[in-house]
Amino acid sequence: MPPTVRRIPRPTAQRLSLYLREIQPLIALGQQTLSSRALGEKLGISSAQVRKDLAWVLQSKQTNEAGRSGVGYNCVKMHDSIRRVVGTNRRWSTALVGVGNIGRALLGYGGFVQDGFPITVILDADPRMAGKRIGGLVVQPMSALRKAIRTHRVTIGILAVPRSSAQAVATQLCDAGIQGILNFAPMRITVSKGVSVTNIDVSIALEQLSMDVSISNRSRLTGEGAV
Amino acid sequence: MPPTVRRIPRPTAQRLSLYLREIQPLIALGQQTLSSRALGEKLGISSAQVRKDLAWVLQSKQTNEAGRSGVGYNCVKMHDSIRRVVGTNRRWSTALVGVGNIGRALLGYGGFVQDGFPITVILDADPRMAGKRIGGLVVQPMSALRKAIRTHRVTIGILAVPRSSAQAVATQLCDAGIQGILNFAPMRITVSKGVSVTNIDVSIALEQLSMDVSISNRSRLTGEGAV
DNA sequence: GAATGTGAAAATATTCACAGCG
DNA sequence: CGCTGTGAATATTTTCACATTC
Repeated sequence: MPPTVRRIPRPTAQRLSLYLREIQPLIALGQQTLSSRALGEKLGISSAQVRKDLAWVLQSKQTNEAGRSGVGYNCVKMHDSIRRVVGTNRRWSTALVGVGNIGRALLGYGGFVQDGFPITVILDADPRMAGKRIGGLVVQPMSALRKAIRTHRVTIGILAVPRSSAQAVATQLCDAGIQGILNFAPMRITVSKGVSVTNIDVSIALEQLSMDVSISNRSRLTGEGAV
Repeated sequence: MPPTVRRIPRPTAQRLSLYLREIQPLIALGQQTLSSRALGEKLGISSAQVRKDLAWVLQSKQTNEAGRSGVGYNCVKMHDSIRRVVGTNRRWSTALVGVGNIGRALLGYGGFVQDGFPITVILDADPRMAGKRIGGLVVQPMSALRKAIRTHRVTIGILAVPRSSAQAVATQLCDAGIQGILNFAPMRITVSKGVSVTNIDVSIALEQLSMDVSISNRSRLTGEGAV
């Protein structure tokens, strides 16, 4: 066994999604190639960084020579390779739990299906919601959770319930064999071993923003040139 | 001038918000002190890391000795100190642009006011929405943007509009003198120099999650013990 | 000339480990 | 003792710089 197979660095993984966002419209426009410099400039990232990142996704398939010296990267090949690593080359069935405002906003945004994350099951704790049809799907009662997840081969749960029930639902999802949870509840949830969690927390995002603004204000005062 | 005043590291800044989340309920429970170890364990972070992070927020005010050897940190003092750095000790007036599903979800969640980010202005491009009262505030037309932001001393704009109008609205916000934008549109927006942007993009979050799940699956196969 | 791919160097971030306090 | 605060040691990430390819 070679020393260790070095996993993809977290910062790289985060940038890969950004790269996809930039490449997609270029492909739609018919652009053939894109240089690391050009891609980096759009995102405020150095060209060397972009090349290092891409090395992670291109090295896997050695025949895939998306990058050519003096030319740049083939947009389509690069896009495909990144998608393979990100996982959006295949479909991840998702189950939406909670059809409040957040849930409805997610259903209203059709982009997920296109991005590889179709919502195939909708559940809600409110008995009055059960049976209602929203966006082509019938809302299931919570009692149907386990079976629905199994039969639809759902791998990702989208947790859009109030804070008070978030942990209980998360546990149910884990017990039903989910592999990942996208958590909109403004709290840390505890999950079974092997289950991944990504949080979307508006308050935390606002706090991050307020720190950035404070720093930006401070350096404006002291005259330091912030990027 | 001392070498350079070293800004707070990005990873530290991100963790500070998490610390606040953990400390808050403990204070409500009346807990007096908390050790770096205990705090770290809740979040899967080493105690040394927690102490280093807290050094950043406690050093500023030298009289504030929240941490005591053999005892731990005083919850209330620690909480206050972190809030001062994060910026939630003061109020950041925000303007919500777009009262679609996302906008309504944000209005429905009252937590922001408590967290220091009260929504004081609501705007929408749809003329039929203008004048309507939602959550105690009257929806303003876009033509009122500049004036409303100035008179209400709004520092942060919350962009909850469709992708197609996101850039235009972002530009308007910048022109009106906003300092930060929380962007819900699934695209990169370009802003004036000095304006900070934080993105909340569900597709990107899902992609991140799918990578985590893929990696988790892979190491389950190879038997590597992932955290 | 233009751009990739990549070792080596520099910068950042995390962990170790321990002196010193309460 | 238990726990903080912090230098020193590691580990990770980013940038540099350049040989190499088209």
